[in-house]
Order: sequence, then structure tokens, then C-alpha cells
Amino acid sequence: MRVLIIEDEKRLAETIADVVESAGDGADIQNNGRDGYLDASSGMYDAIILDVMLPGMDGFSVLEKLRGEGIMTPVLMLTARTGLSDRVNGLNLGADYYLTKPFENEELIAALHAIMRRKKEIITDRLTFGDLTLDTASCELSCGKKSIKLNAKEFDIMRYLMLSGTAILSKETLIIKVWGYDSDAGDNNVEAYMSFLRRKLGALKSRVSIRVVRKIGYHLEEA
Amino acid sequence: MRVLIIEDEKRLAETIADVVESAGDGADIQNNGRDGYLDASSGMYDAIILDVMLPGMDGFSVLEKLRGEGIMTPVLMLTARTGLSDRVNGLNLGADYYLTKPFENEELIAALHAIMRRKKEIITDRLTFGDLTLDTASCELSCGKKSIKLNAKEFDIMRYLMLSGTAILSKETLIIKVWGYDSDAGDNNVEAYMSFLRRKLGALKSRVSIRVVRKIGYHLEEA
DNA sequence: CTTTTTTAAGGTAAAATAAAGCTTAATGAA
DNA sequence: TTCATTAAGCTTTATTTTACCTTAAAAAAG
Repeated sequence: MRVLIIEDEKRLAETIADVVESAGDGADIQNNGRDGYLDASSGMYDAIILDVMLPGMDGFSVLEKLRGEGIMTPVLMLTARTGLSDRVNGLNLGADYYLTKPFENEELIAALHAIMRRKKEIITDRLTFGDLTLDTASCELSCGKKSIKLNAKEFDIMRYLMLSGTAILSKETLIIKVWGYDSDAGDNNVEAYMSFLRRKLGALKSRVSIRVVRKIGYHLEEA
Repeated sequence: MRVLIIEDEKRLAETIADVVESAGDGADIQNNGRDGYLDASSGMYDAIILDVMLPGMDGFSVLEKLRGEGIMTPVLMLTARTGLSDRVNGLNLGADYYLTKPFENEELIAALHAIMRRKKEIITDRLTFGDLTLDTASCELSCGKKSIKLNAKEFDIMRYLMLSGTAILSKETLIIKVWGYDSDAGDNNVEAYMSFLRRKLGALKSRVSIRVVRKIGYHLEEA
């Protein structure tokens, strides 16, 4: 995991970098808002530690610009000020965590890991929806203690359903994503697999079910 | 969004519930660790506010058991203690945010929204008019806590009504936009769907209603 | 051979449409 | 003004249509 530190106090920035690296992650430093923003907007980082008071462009502006561009990298904000409005402001602008200086290194790392955990979950091997968990490494879908193995197609479809959450996925989209752009699979292929998946959801006694919206598509729904 | 509050101080729990509800989300309360854990393990909540000191089973144990079962609902932890090890401990067990009592209501809401945001991110496309919200990803129309599913035609019509706002939309326009240019749908088709939609608006107890202007068309109006 | 995927066909239930009677609003003559 | 008259819109019910579900069996892959 790679972390960008945007902090103008050079000694503090170095200390943070050391702490992050000793926890096993990579760290880069930028000492002002403008350069920090430019680096962050590459989207290559797994998390950003962002100070509020910065020369050039303050932390809030950096955060606002990033979110405005759709850069959703997790952000941990730091501030020397203790004012409530600062913290609320930062969180509402899209920060994921707020720490007030001075802070302990251990807490910084714990908070950093907490906000990166969510990102990791999405990218890597565990997807969840309601009481369901899909292990993308073993292709197993589980609910509580029960768990069941999915075959390749079932897995792909379930994965897209879980990624979409409550949003509706059309058959067309599913065909393109699962069977490929130039396949000759028809609607009935999707329908058949929905039936297979529903049977397995039933076997797991999950509260989640696959709901159809006629003429639109499918999505997951909790009872 | 639905939030579970696990807190044994009943007055505080009620206050938190009020704050959460006034921010537009639903809230349930459990006063002890064991019941809280049971409720949380359903996976039906979008976030959990969890006190550390609880009768029956302490907050850390609740969190640990949940994560052990793969329930990844975002957790906001509360503690009266100020010790560093507590905060680090909670975060490392899988909490998403840590607030120390006493806290301001605004900060609680901001932090709660920050941890729920990641989940919510997917649902973006929303249309609003008055107290109504139309989620174009899930085809759901909601008003406050209530929400109701629309079918394809109902959704299309509601969408055009909301896009037009207070401007009047003629039956002819609706037929062309919803049924298509060369359909043989008549005025009564539109009238029938307006009736269906009005029934659903009634069920939602919305202040918004569909107003007819004779010989001209329909538009939305707030009571 | 076993497992997975595709195809096919019949059944089902939801949605679209059509129809009928009813209500409300506008118009105009008494 | 008042009361028919007409037209526009409302609502409910019935019918038709179609999208979807399920299952079985064939085909393909492993």
C-alpha cells in the first residue's frame, strides 16, 4: 500500500513517513497543497494523509478538488486546531478520518489502516452485501456459518451484483461483462443463472434475494 | 440508511437516535452487548454505533465476533475512556471510527456519514422534488423513511415529471417520450398511469402531488 | 465420466392495454 | 344564478401480452 503525506512541517512529515514505512507501507511526501493535489490526483495512492494548514492551497481545498474530480482515495486529515467546525467541515467534504495534533503514532497507523481496509476490501478478496460474503479467492459465497461454492459464471454474476449493490444491472450489461462483448449469449442465459443463484441463496438461508425489475434488470435486495 | 445504536445509557442512546433520525436516517437501539450483537449479525444495518462499556458483552467483543463472522458493517466506536490503547485496540479490531465522549452531535453525524459514504457511493443518480427523491439506479421513489418501488413505465413517467419540475407536461409529449414516437397509446394510458402514481404518492404520504391542468397536461406540485 | 454451460419449451405472474362507468370541471342556455 | 349539457379526466376491472422463471435435456468443457 502506498500513502501520500501532504504536510508542510518537514520534521513531522518525515516522522509520519517513518511510522508508515515501519508499518510496512510505502510513503511519499509533498510539502505544499498544490504539489500535493497534483500527486494525489493521479489516483495512484491507497491513502492520503492531509494537513489542513498548508502553504499554497489549504487541505480543505485540496480535498474538495479531489472529490470534485471523482478521486475517492481515502483521506486522513490532520489539524492543529481543535475547533469542532474544522473536523465537521473536513468530514463533510469527504475526509474519512480526522486526527487532532498532537497524536500518537500508534493511533495514526491504526486510523490509517482502518480507512485503507475499506478500499482493500473492495479491490481484493472480500465482497459483502447484507449478510452475504463473497470470497473472491475461493469463489465461495457464505452467509453466517453456511457457505456454498459457486462455479465460474455464477461467481462472475454474483460479483457484479454485489458490486452494484442496490443499483439495477441490466441483462445487456451482464451479458457484456460476463459473457463478453461479442458473445451470442441471450437473455435466457442470464435468466437461467439467476435461477441457479436464487437456489443457492435459498440454500444459504440468506436474507438477501435477487430481485427483478421487469424491463430494467436485476439487483440484490435485503428482506 | 439504517443505523444500529448499541449503548446502555438509555438517555444517551435516545439522544443519539434523535440526532441520527433528524439527519434523515433510521435508528434502532439495543441496550446491551448480547442483543446488540444479535441484531448486528443480521447484516441488515448500514452502520453501527457501538459503545465500549456495555453490560453482558463489551464493545470490543461484539466487534470482534462480528468481524470474525464476516459482517463488515461500518462501526463507529464510542468510549468514555481516553486511553490511547483503547482507541488503537478498537481500530485494529476493525472499527472504522473512534469518538471519545463527550462529543458534539454534529461531529457524530459527520463521522457516521463518513463511514457510511463508502457504501453509499455507488448510489449517486438521484432526482428530487419537494420531499420526494427518485433513485434512478434502483427505480425507488422515497419520501422521508418510506420508499416504494416503481415499475418501468411508472418510473419513466415520474422521471419526466421530476425533470420538468413545475412546468407542464402534455399527454402527447409523455406518450412520445415514454411509449415512443410511433406507439398507438392513447390519452387513457397516461391517465391510468397517473392514477397508479398518485396512489403511490399517497402511500408515501408525500406533500407532493400530481396536478392536472385541463387540456394542457400534468405537473408536480407541493402542498 | 463428471461438471459446467447452453439451449429449449412450457408455465406463470406482472405489466400494458383496453374498456367501462364514474367524477369533476367548463360551458351555455333557461 | 342555476341547472343541464358536454367534455375531460379519474379509477377500477377485465383482458391481453410479454418478460421472466423453471426445469429438463443436450452440448461442451474439464
